[in-house]
Amino acid sequence: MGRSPCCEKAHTNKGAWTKEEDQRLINYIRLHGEGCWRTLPKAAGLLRCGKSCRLRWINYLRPDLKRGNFTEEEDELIIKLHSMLGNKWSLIAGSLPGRTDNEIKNYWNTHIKRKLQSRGLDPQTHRPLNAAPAKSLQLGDTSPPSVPVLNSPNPNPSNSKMVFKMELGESNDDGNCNSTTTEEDQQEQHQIKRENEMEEEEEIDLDLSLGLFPFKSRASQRERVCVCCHLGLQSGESCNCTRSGTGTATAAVSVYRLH
DNA sequence: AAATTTGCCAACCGCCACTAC
DNA sequence: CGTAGTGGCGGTTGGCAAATT
Repeated sequence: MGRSPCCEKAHTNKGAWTKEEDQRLINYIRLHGEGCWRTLPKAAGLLRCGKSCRLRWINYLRPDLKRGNFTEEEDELIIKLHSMLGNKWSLIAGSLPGRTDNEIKNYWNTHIKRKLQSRGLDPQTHRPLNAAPAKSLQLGDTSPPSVPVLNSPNPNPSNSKMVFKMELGESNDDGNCNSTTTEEDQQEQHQIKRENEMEEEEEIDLDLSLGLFPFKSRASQRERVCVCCHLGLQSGESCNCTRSGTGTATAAVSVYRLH
């Protein structure tokens, strides 16, 4: 049972790519473009799994890749995006032209985690390390983010900016009541509930800057992820995504602000 | 100088989403 | 509607180089 493997494993190379393999892959994609990854290895004369070819191309051979160290601006952008998107490396990478999700993920794990820890922040929640645990804002999460407000560093909000609106749902982590709840706790919860009810009348504006980047994934087969839709936007509210599959840009979230 | 530890990053693996049939 | 095929994503691993003992 189970799914068949993505490719024939018996006669495929594994491990580090040789220069010759790289050259074959580059030559093939230059001639034929990025097509069907499954059939590419055979067509290109490579003894590699299609997935492996795709990964090698996307993470290492693509001509538009930016090499070299991350800048301070990139660091801060990654931190901001991670605080709102979590480990959605591909979405984060969409905001950093020339950087790959794998690169950002590695960089996060090796550098930024430590950087945040040295600032006394929890890398996962972006909250102070000694603070009570709380949920960070994740995709699809309709509860108010627990992270501190991030102010937009962009002094010129007029450029390519949309305001994202999320309707507030009642925060309900697991629905379990604590049987040892005291009267004070209950009063506090009641107070919180009232505040939430009041807030439900309002909306959170997520102030997101959108950058436009050409994308060359399987546009004919599948549209790129629209961050608006991914964040649970009501269709047609602020998102211009037509979901037609012929779009020419992928949204790049850079900043948000809570009002 | 040799052995061991640590850090980095390319690559792999398994799962999921999406599409075509 | 169900299933198979495919691409994409995120977590993890393995190997190499640098640093340390």
